[in-house]
Amino acid sequence: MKYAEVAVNSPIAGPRSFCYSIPFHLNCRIGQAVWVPFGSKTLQGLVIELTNQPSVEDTKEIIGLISPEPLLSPAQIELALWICHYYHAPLFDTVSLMLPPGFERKLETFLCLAADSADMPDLTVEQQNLMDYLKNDRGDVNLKEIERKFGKRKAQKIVRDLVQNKVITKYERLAKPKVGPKIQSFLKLELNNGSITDIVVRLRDKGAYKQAEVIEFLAAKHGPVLLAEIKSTVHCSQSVIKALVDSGSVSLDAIEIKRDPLAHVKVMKDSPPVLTQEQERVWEEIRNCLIRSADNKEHPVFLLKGVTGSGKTEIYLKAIAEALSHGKQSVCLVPEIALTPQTIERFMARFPGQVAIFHSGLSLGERFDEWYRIYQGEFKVVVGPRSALFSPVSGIGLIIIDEEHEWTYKQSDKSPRYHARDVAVKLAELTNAVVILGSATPDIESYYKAEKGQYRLVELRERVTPRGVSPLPEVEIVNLCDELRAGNRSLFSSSLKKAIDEVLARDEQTILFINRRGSANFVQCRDCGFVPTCSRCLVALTYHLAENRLRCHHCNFVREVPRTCPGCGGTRLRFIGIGTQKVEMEARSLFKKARILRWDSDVTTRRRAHEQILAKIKNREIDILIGTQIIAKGLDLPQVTLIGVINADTGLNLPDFRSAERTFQLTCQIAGRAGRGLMAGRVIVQTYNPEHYAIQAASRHDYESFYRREIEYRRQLGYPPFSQMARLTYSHTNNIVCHEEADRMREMILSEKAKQGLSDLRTIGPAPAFIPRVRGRYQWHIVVCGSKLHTFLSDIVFPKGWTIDIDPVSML
DNA sequence: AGCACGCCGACT
DNA sequence: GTCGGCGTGCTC
Repeated sequence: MKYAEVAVNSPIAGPRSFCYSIPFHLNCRIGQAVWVPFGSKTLQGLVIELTNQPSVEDTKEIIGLISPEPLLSPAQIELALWICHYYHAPLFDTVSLMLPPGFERKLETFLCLAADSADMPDLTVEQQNLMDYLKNDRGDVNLKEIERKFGKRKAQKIVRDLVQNKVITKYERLAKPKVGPKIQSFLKLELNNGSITDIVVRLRDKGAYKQAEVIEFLAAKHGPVLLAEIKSTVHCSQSVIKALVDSGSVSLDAIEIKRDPLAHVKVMKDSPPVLTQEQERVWEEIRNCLIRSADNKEHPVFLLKGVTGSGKTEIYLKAIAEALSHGKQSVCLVPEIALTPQTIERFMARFPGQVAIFHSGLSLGERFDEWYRIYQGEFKVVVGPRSALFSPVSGIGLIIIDEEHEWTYKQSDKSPRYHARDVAVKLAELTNAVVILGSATPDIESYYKAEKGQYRLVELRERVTPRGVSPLPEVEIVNLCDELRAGNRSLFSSSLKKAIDEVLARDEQTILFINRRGSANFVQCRDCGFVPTCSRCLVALTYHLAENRLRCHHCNFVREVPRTCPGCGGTRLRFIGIGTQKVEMEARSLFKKARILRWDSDVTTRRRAHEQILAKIKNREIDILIGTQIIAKGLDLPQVTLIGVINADTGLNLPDFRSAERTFQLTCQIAGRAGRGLMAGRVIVQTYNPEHYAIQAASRHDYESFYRREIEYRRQLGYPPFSQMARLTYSHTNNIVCHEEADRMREMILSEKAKQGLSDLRTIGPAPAFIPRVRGRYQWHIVVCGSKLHTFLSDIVFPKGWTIDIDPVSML
């Protein structure tokens, strides 16, 4: 007898697998999806191990296979186990990352009348109601429908009793799949039974006019025609088609159509640039490793540090090509926000027909098809956001993470709370792949690892523009405190205003950047200071100019702007804070003749809005572009000569030890965008903290000095990379219960620390989370710093309501 | 989550 | 005595 360890899709399964016996007739392999009995249910599971000895005394049998072939490779299963263990996530959640889109299917319970339901015992009124309902519907009824009609609890009881009395029976049926291959049917003429005219005449004689019409339609089209097209133009039913197919006059073929999200992208001609000396040197080093890794000799992690415009992407493309030449496939992770048509076209031009691209705009069907095309080996290169790491590439030889410092690589909102960069390094270790982490401003922890020799640092210092090698633009810091003292209360300092005027006079373009994080518009009473907040989430409501209403950016609660202050009854309620809309309004009044466009997430949710805006800028239909993060990342606007940062330091005072690092990264990124074209660029950064080391270093494009300062601060306070961090959050509807449970957990952790004799472990908090209440639930968190935290925490029991975030990127 | 088992109060 | 409330524990 053989046994299988199965990851079961049940919320109560947790990190463990369940042991099942394999019936002798099943050819069950590792990585296969199976149906298994679990409690009273039948659930989906994935085989993660085969054994000869069961791990528990009695086992149930696997019911059947879901997939004929394994869906996950052994390396993927090992990776899933690692993620599950390291990040304290349920095993099936981690396995599920790697399964095809739409894999999860549920069984629905149906009710029908029992075969011998004639001799019924006495029924209650409610039981009789349900019986009548079943009889009226004649067919089988979904249990969900009954529950909706009778109420969940009541329905369960009635049904249980009726089933026990053998009046009705219950059975399970697989719900319709959410997605599958797209099949289209085509009709084709078969002229074995004489000419078209003969057939048409014969059909008319029989009185089959609709059939004749279909034949004539097909004859006019010359070739196979979509079944749906015929049905809609000739207005005939399936029976007409069936009659024609049965008589042999036409044939019906079902063809699988691949949904291709890139079908509309026109592939440009690829013209790889000649590498500069510096690029050549870096490329040689990476290339040598790729050649050696092909013989499994070594597989290092490169940290490619290169300023914006230094040619990192070209190195990626060359590395992918090199991997391809050794028969190896590549995965390239890109922040979602940088997945612009520009990026996509560049990859497609270099590797036509070989690139799969994932992005948030794909439909479930498109994802499904992309997954299977990668699975079947049709694509050799996968480009996408963090989840692309789990696509079913076989023979992976190279993993690239562009902008590796981006926090979007950490999945914080749902389990598994994994960091794609760290998972990529683990995956590379399991598959002997080379990793390239690319960034202009590497994550402090990555750079520390490079310094310690764990990663190999390679650098591109020169910026290459159409003018040749060019220096980074000069950055001018404007002290907003001085402006206030001089009586200027506008969003625009006098130097920024002057600079914009000059640029407009020269008929050049300006970008204005707003860091919106933590600085959204809100309403405040000028008399008592009251700020309208969301009663469920306790965060300030954001004012939306366009709809003139207040909106909670956590639960989406909407309310009107109060006319009088609910706190003191006063009428002097004012709008505070800066948003793109406010900057836009002020810019319009200051620069009357300028053509101004606002670009933020509200605008870009529309499909293809990206391209339209880019085109407008390229065609010089815009003088001033106002935007948020979106314009800071990866977008190449060569003719822009001035960049103004309206508020560099809004993120500086957030309660998060990484706030300085983020401010530095963002400011550097924006500054790097200027002057990439033929004209030199200028950058103006407005701030209330002109002396802050993050702002100072960013203005000089000086990563080294920022790093020295930041790493020293981390060392002193024992923050990562000098310790590991975990954030434990407890959520409950009652704030006091929440606080008490958090206190109890802290005690628990400290006593466990004492028991294990650990000295380097410490706790911070508990404290209410930055957003103290979300959707009516209070949140308290404890931060734990130490080493090997994931191992330590696995000894602690976390009751329901706790979430564990290992290596959190944000405390907010 | 859902379904067993089991231990007490209201009723026949 | 018995039906049925929901507290506790388990699911290979």
